[in-house]
Amino acid sequence: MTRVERLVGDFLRGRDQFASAQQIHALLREQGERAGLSSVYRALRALEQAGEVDALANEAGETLFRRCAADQHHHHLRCTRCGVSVDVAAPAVERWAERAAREAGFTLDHHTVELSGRCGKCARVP
Amino acid sequence: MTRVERLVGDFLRGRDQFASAQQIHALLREQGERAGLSSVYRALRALEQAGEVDALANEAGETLFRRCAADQHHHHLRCTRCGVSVDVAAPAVERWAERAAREAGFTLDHHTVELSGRCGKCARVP
DNA sequence: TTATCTGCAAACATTTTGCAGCGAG
DNA sequence: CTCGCTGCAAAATGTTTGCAGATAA
Repeated sequence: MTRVERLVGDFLRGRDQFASAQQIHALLREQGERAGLSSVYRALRALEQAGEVDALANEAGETLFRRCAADQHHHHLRCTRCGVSVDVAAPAVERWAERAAREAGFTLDHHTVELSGRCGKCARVP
Repeated sequence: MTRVERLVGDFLRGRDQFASAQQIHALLREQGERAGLSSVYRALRALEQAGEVDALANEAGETLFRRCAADQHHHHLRCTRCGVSVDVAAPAVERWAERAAREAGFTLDHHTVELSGRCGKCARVP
């Protein structure tokens, strides 16, 4: 494990929000760490492959990263205002996905379920 | 409705696969139509806003477009090999999403559910 | 020393925008 | 004539890659 990987890993360990590679890079710099943007990208790719962080795609097409507590498969519910996110398990949805695919004659490889809205704190803020 | 919007709309009407803006542009050119890439992008954005086409994001971060038959809300099951896609309605999933959000103290704005795998025809091809 | 990691700059891919010319009304 | 549509080229954005120097084993 390389220095920047450790840096990025530690940084994400103290967060419950998704962040883009560029955000992570900027925040690391702000707190005085030295790390190049490319190394941050490289680290994130490595951590993702190692299953250490979860990645998901923004509406804008950026990739967002977050360290996830759970080992097992799960989905995310993300606040569009403050970025906080919680993990949601959904065995029922997994089963539904399998069945829907089979009924259409497909074999299922992959599925994404992402929920977004306002968390309790951000509910009434414009 | 502009010329290129009509062009793109008609093109998508004769398809059941998602296609990227660049693909659509290339295919229109191939069949002798004259249309600039930027106009295709502009047309797709307009058609999406008008609810005429559905957009979804690729793993690679491109945006894919497709004309959808159904007016109501639905999700997609897409073959990763041939690109064919079918619409799946899932009232149960909608209800689950609402409930999961409420239980976490969120109000749900938006959700995505995308399934991908192999269709019957592509099942056994490498 | 030798192999790996790092960071810069340049390359890339996709999408958006500025602007001059064209065409429909 | 006027206004909006069009398409080119340039810009913007997010990400990846090549490479020389730094770093660690």
